[in-house]
Amino acid sequence: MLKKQQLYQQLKQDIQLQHWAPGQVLTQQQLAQHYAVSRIVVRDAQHALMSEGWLAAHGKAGMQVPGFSATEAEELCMLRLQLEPLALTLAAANLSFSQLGQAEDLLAYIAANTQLAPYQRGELNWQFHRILYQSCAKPHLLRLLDQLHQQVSRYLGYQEQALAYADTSAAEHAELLSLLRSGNTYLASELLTRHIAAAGNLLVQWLQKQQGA
Amino acid sequence: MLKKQQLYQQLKQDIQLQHWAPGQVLTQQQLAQHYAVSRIVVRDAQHALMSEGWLAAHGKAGMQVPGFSATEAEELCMLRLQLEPLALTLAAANLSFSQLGQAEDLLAYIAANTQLAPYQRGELNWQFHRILYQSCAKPHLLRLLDQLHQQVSRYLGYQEQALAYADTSAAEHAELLSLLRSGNTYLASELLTRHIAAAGNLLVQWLQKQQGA
DNA sequence: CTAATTTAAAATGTATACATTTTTTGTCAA
DNA sequence: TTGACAAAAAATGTATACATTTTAAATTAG
Repeated sequence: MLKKQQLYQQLKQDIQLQHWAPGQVLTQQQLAQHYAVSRIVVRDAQHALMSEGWLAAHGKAGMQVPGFSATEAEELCMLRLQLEPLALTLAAANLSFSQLGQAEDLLAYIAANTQLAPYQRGELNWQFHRILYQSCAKPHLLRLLDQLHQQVSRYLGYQEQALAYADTSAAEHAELLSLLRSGNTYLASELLTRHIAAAGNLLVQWLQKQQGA
Repeated sequence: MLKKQQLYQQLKQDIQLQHWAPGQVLTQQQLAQHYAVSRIVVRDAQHALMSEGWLAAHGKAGMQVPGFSATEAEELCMLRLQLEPLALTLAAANLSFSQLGQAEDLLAYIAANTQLAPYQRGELNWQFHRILYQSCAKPHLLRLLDQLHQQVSRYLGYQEQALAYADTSAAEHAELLSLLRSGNTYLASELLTRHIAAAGNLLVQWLQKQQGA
């Protein structure tokens, strides 16, 4: 595999697991030495990660590991609310049974493996959502949603307490599938809205507590 | 100035002016030779332009200049309609007179210089919109809007006939400012929606004619 | 001691050289 | 002629070396 891709994955994971702490400034040389690759590779990975929000520009030298803020989380949630129900509504008409089946398989897999790592669970959850949006046939919309997910997933690796939310999430996911199966697009979209809002509120409130402390 | 930035600007403009034709595959070497810079610089510019839709991946080698489609234009318009009125509504409460003044200056400048190049006019138009959204204080939303504008502006360089639209656009812009000044956020947002939809329809219909021919 | 200017160190930008992958070309056998 | 396989050409990935910019430190004037 390409070293660029390897480093991209590794660095992203290391940021999510807070191996590199928020606020820390990472230079090309530092990372090149630490991961034993050339600076060129580091540069590419850094730029890719910056465009996805995993790193932030920091003056002229180095890139900074971004912190977490309730305000930002709230904004991300708002954007999800604005775009994901739209994608679902547009996709609903084109959803195939094959896709619904895929989604159902994912739910089963998540339910069966209760001891998944938080970031794995988050990734599978997104795959579930993603399948439902896929058929909207709007490449740019899907790209924006993927970007948003990247940003949000940075927060999700952070909150171990997401597990507390896992149960109700699973129930809502199942209900969502059921509504889509029966062709009830409007209710599905409404449920999705509540679903995203609930997850967002939980995250925002938790972050606000953290900030207070 | 950094060569990377120079090449980025130059290449983007050359694509917009169709110096490189849609469908054409541009390799690093080709561009490095043509612009007399090293491949490293080309690589950076290519990646940046790809993430903004000015170039598209093309297998393992080269990047392709994307074409134009009415379907894509329609999607971009839809996304603008979904996000820009939201940004305006959020920003309205925080809009300062200074910003309204800036916006008005822009309108005056555009009106005074009737023989601006299409891409310059397009850029100034976007600056006008951008000022109005700025105060929403949602960095991610603003980033998404900037991205969308990039995509749309690729189309605008293409249609010389945008000039036919310029007059009605100016009138709507003035009315928008007036509504914002009087604090009528809701009507302003509605007008903006019609404004974006009108511009989008014009573009889409023109593209459909082109595709038919 | 403070502030400003100079000087050294460090970081990034850029070019060149080499390695690897991908694409194309050309050959040969069926 | 066609198809597969091999070789060559071309393109990109990666590393190293050099240039430029930026940051930090150190020295000196006030």
